[in-house]
Amino acid sequence: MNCEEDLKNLFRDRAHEPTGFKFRLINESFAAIINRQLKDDDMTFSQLILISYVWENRDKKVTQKDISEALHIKHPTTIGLLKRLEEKEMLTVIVDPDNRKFRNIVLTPKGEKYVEKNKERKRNTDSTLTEGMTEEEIAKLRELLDKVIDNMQKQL
Amino acid sequence: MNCEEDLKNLFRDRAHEPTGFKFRLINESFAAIINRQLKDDDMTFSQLILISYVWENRDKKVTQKDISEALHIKHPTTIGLLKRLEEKEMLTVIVDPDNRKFRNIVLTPKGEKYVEKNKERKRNTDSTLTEGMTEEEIAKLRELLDKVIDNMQKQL
DNA sequence: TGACAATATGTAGTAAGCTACCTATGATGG
DNA sequence: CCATCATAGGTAGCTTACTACATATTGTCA
Repeated sequence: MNCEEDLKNLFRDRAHEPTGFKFRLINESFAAIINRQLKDDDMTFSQLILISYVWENRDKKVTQKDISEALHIKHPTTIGLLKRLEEKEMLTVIVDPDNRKFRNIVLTPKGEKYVEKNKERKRNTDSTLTEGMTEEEIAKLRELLDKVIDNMQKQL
Repeated sequence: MNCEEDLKNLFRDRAHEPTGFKFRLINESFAAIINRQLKDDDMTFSQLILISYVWENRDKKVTQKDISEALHIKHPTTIGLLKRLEEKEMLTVIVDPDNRKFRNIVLTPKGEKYVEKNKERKRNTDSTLTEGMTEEEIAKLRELLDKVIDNMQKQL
């Protein structure tokens, strides 16, 4: 098979690829890129998302349930992430003295510094997704993604 | 906090959500929807993708490496999927007699029937992603997704 | 007030992804 | 022809996601 044919196949496959497969590919690649960047810090994409959420809400009480809902993950997943982040001393899990049903999640100084240090990098990495697109295209993409998200939420 | 404020917050959050997070949300929701449908068959999204690929290429020899490359997964992941699919008797893994370095993946009659039975459903499920969009919007979305995929591949 | 309902969190086990390392087979060059 | 390299596949152990079930705490109402 020659080069020209390879190219033709590449484009043919792209056009017929299910949209769901494209999303899967983008998500996995993006996570892989971030995880590679975070590896030196012994951190992961999901862990960064979690501590960033806690940081954004550091003025309020944040429970495990809050995190699960905001990140759209189930609570056993949250518990696993918290366990590993607590081992790394990025945060502490504290039984709420007002209501012992709740656990309040609080960043350690180390965790706070980490989030602050990485805010800029996070933005930059996100923009690699839309590199080479016009502002208009980016806006259109985000609008269409929101429509897709609405469709998914209807099904769930 | 009243209802109006909740709504405002919903939209504010949507607008500020990183694009990478949107992709993650779509991918996870979509996989969850498919997995729920496939649960009665004791099958999963990833497993269906794999046997569909083998079915599409049933006229050629298909190795583990072929599958890993086509599905953009690493070979230990492929081995795990094959192991579970072989237990369910959807396919068999055969040492290539011409070159014992290779394993040829062949669907069983049960596996072939399963893929054929699910082709229609697969298409329908994929189209739930873009429900309520015009043909033009769908085309635009797929075009933009391909741009994102190109960006990801440059980074990897 | 004491049983029950509701809610938040915890545990066990599985799937699917990964990296790092190991083994088997075949290809190749001195 | 044999040592070495390249390639395909295998294993171990990790993370992140899930479901199903269990426990703990609080709220409620007869």
